[in-house]
Amino acid sequence: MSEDSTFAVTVDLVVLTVRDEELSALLVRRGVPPHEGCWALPGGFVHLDEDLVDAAIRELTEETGVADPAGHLEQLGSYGTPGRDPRGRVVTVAYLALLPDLPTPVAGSDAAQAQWRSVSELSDSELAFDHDQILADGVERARAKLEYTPLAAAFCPPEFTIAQLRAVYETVWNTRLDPRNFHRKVTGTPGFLAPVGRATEGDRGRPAQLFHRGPASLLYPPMLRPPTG
Amino acid sequence: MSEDSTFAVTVDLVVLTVRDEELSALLVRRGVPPHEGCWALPGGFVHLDEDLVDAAIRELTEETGVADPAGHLEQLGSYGTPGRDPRGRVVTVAYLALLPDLPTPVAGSDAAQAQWRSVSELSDSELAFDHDQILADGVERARAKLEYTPLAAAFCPPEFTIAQLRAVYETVWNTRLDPRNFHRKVTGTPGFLAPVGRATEGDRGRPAQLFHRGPASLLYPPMLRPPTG
DNA sequence: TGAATAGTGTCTCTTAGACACTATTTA
DNA sequence: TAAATAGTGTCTAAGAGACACTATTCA
Repeated sequence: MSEDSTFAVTVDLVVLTVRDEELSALLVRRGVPPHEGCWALPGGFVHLDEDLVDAAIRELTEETGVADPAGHLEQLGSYGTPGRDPRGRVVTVAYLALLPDLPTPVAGSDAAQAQWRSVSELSDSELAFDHDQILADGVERARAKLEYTPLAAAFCPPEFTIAQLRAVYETVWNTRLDPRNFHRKVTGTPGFLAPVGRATEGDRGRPAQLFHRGPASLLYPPMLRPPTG
Repeated sequence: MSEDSTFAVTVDLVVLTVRDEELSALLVRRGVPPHEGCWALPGGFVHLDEDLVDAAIRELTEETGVADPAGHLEQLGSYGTPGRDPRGRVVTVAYLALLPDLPTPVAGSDAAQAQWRSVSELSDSELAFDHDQILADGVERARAKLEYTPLAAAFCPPEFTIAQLRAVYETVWNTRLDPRNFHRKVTGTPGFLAPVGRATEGDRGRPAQLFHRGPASLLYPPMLRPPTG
């Protein structure tokens, strides 16, 4: 082996969900130094015989108590600037998870506390290490991916209505979309949605058809965000 | 430090250019085991006090002899499956570089040989380690990014014509684009191109206006690839 | 019945794509 | 002059956005 191998490798997770009209991230309060008492992204050291994505799944399960429901997990990027961790040279591989709003979300084992926090209400430099930057990158990735993939459905339960899907777009993009044009658009994009054949019951108003995720992995044509400004 | 820190961290580079109507990648022939004699992506170990992107820039300079001309460099992703390197647990952070076709490209120091290879003519499993996968991911990233960023210009010299830019799109996407519609499209997208004010000389046909990269970092509306199939 | 939400129809404006045409150079 | 390449104009079809209207439920 090379003499350069004095690195530690961790995974950190940007876990996003939509709840109460807010895009929210799962944060944990650190119980040990460094940054003891600070909020941070969930994560931990990669085991020596463990694949990176498996480490991310393990941490996700440990922190949320769920074994990957109908969500989405992808690699976000790596952060390894010298000095980002006072304990030594630590390279972290960040993962982005998109989950439906969970009934009983946070059931951590390691973390002293874990909590959903609204992304828009987090101030800069509130998180430990460089986790502000990682979170911001994850949020931007999620926003961009809603445009050209069907990943908005990853924020929804397995069966969802078009209004629920629209609420995801509106929350993540912090914008308003015309319900009627949105309906035409998503039902007209091949592979985006697969009809369940049933409708909601018991709500106010006309019942809505239920859908699950369609087979498409890319949207064509994409759902472009309204230009900002 | 944690007892998990028996990792080595490397950077590997997917260096792409457009030359002779082909999307080409810079490959080096390995001079030492493992995979001695095989073609591989340029790369090497990250120094202990060195930022990841600086390691990538250093390797790029060492292998190409150029200190980042007018190109583009971004992180592609990390690959760390146990067993991907027989020497031990090695996590590599891959970077994607897009460069103009260089006059005197390959002037490696480490590598026994270095060479531009057409991406389409590379067979599967021709590269060492998991570099086939990394290269494929880099090519797909480049193809996708031409749609919604002005990065096609990174494949061009500092001053270029619209026909050169179109040739980049056609080569990377392996498709044909209507020259007249392409011209209208790129000149009509704000921030994509900045006119130099001069024209080419000495070619056949009417001289073409020269442009350099505009200030935009995102194209709106995007340049969508024609749907395949 | 009215309020509320789901879903369709229609119009307009913008853009993509096809392609005729003009402009400016070299041979 | 012809050949070649650059660049514009125009038509058509498709999609986005605005918004009137119909449909189906609960209170």
